[in-house]
Amino acid sequence: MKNNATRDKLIDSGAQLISQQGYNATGINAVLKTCGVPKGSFYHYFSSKEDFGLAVIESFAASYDETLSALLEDSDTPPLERLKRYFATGREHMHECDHATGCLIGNLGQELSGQSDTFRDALNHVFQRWEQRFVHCLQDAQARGDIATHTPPEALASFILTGWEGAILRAKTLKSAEPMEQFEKILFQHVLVPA
Amino acid sequence: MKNNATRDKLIDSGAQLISQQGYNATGINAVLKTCGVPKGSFYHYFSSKEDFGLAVIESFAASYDETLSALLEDSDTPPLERLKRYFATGREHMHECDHATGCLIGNLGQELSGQSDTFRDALNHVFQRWEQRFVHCLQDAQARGDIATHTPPEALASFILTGWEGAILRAKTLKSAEPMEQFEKILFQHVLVPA
DNA sequence: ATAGCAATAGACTGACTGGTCTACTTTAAT
DNA sequence: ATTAAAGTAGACCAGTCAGTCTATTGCTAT
Repeated sequence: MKNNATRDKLIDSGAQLISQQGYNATGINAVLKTCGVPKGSFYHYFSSKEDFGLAVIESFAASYDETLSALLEDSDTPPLERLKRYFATGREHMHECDHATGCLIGNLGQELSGQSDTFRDALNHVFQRWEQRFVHCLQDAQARGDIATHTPPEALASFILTGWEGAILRAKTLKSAEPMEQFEKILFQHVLVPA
Repeated sequence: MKNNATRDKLIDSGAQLISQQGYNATGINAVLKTCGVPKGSFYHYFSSKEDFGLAVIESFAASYDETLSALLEDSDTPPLERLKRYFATGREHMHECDHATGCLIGNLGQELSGQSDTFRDALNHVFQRWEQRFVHCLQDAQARGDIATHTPPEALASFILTGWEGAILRAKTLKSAEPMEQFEKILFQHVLVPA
């Protein structure tokens, strides 16, 4: 059995704690305590803390990908409007977590990229998948003539993801979503404009 | 005696290890070992690991501020050219550390903002100081008519710092400076343009 | 009914954590 | 020369870390 309730509980608690405190600062015992699962079960489902961490990333990425798909590939909405909704959702999340959590993938990317190539690869793939979603949305926008075509959508997608992650980081240290608003404003004012 | 060679050795080793592995993953014993200082000395100069961490941040910020000032306030060079040199220096650093270290302040901001308000405040101030340097440089550019004046320099500065930090993060997970180049390119193509 | 495996349960281990403690050495002031 | 303080030195502490081990329970197929 792979899809067990216990396994899911571990992953959920892990995602929550790791989001709040980071990977290194989150002990296995703390995860166990918050979801009331004994250690035996943990090492039944996961071979190591790293294995567990990767599972948390996978699970988060899968569930987030659905959200992203629903937001960015909703063909009933103009592409730039979809992007704005995506940003709005991100800002909402930021408020909900009191500007403390931010983006799990971004956090781990910062914390673990220099520490473990396995983690770096996993996180990089998640980023690339997200970027791809942006690319499609931007292609739609270019096809409709909503934005200029002289910059390739891949470049724009990289720029947007990059800037957004940076804005989230800055919002955390500032404890305010203002940098996220600032980023969005200038992005739509200067970058995502018609030819 | 505040300015002791031993204290400096501790801070230097600490900055190096924390840059590579992060704060939580860097043990005091590891710092001690890399610079050959006994534990007694450590707790003679610093009251705790947190106190030490704050000293590392302070020391880094002070030395980096000099670099930043030299690059961004060099009135012999056109302001946009100064910015380009700043970005080039950042990319160089990224290559030197094999895309593993990135920006110490950004790293710690991500790792510790949700964990400790003391750290968050310290890091936030460093960011704000940097942002101020950008503001001055952008004001020069606006005064010369190199860029449009309809967006306040504070907003542009926030956008640039934010985007640059995000690009560094992305460069770490990608193990390539490409996102940094991408960011710079689009920034100068779309945002930092004359009226 | 029972054999066999999946899963639960938590005591336990050695290594390591940040931090304390006492002893010793050096330096500077008198 | 004497004394006090600054600094060096590292053994040591309680607590925590990731991970192991054995014992037991629950389920399922025969």
